[in-house]
Amino acid sequence: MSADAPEIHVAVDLTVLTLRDGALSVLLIQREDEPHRGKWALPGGFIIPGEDLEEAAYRVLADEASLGSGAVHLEQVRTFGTPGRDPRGHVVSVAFMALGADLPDPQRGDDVADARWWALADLDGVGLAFDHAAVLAVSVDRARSKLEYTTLAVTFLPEEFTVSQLRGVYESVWGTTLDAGNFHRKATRTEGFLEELDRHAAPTGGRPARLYRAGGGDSLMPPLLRSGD
Amino acid sequence: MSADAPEIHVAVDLTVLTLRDGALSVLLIQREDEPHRGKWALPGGFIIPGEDLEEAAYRVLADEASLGSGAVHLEQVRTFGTPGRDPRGHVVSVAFMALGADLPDPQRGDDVADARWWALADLDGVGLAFDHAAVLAVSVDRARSKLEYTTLAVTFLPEEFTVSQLRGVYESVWGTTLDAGNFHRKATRTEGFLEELDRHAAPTGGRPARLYRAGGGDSLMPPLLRSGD
DNA sequence: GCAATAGTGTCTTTAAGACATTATCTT
DNA sequence: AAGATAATGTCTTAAAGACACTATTGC
Repeated sequence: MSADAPEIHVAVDLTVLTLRDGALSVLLIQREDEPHRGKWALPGGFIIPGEDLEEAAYRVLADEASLGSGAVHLEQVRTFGTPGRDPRGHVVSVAFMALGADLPDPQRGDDVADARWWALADLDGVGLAFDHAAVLAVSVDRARSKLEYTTLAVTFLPEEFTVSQLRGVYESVWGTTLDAGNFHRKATRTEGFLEELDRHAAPTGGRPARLYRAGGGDSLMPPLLRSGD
Repeated sequence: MSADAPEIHVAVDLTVLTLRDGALSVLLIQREDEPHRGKWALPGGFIIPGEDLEEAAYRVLADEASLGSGAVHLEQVRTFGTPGRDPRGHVVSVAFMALGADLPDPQRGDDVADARWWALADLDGVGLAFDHAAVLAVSVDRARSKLEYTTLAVTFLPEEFTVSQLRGVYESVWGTTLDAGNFHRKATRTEGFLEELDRHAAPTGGRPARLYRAGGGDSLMPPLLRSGD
């Protein structure tokens, strides 16, 4: 590799998703500096030489979202590298999605004017910085489709949860309603999805729901399909 | 972005897959230069400033595999960026998979001592350069799993093909055998998968098979699952 | 005719979806 | 008791898998 190496820079961008009041929501930061000063953007930053991609993602998560690594499930989505996507130069950005359970309101970090959760439904008129609208769309699509054939839904819940809460995750993320009885049967009988506990949640006006935690499995076989879509 | 920007370099690595004599096979090049001189490796190369990721992948495909862009289906798989994966420095590599129908034997390209197709089954004792064994494994896994829920299998076939040939793709890639009758029913009745033609293939010792070409669809709904796996 | 490959039909089993029913809590 | 939520059961329908059967070629 020569010294006059290409001036290409590598960054990570994070789509941090959680459920707030039953709405799928993403963490955005308001940019304090140019370019796109004042615009809302996904948290992100340049890679430091010697740093792994996941390491950089966790660093950004801590710096700009004040979230520790234990709080989220982190997964690479796709890499965006079209020239011109960043006016500062040729920036190749590795997009990650981070899913977490009821994450706290962010602290304001460096180079950040503001930071807050946005329900996806409220983002319609908001023009995001860079190509972050596309990055966000791809990441949300990925999350939605991975709910079908993996156990990823549990990452939106605390360690112990009820089947109703799990169903609520699917309903919120997919924007559908699911039959409670059929969902219960499917979720509890799919091997590796749920581990049954001996305790029940505090009742909320009805029969108390049994508590579960995530089973060992990663994949849902057969998948849990959204019907029409 | 400052002038003393991080010395990180961006590359693409390609897992080019095809079926040769019914065996899923990958195109490897033998390195002519250090590091890993003499070892077999995935075709790859550094991004040129101002170049898109897909553009770089097609350039590598043309330079090192003498394959035109029309010949393959190209798709991004994952980005590998662990420091130390390349002894020359911190190299972040975007892995692509390229699938094609019965691709020709490669011409020898620049910086390449040799280039040839390897059946995956023959690669057991072969130590690949860099982390290319992992890159290859992830890409092959991705291809195998995408056959289930997308129409990707047709990219391994010429424009016009028979249902038997399509079944052969699944059997070769998955290493299974499928019931011919059930597969025929499933393939022909899944909307968007196949477009029926009015012609038949030349008989090969039995009833001539009807020709099909790829339908418009991308996703297989419901998916075509490999049973046990 | 026979062998070979293509394609259809039938039966069984599995699982999804609709929806009724029972269980267990709060008020 | 009434109302609410949890969980199970029943019935119907759709689709997969096993496998028998028919169709069309070459020899």
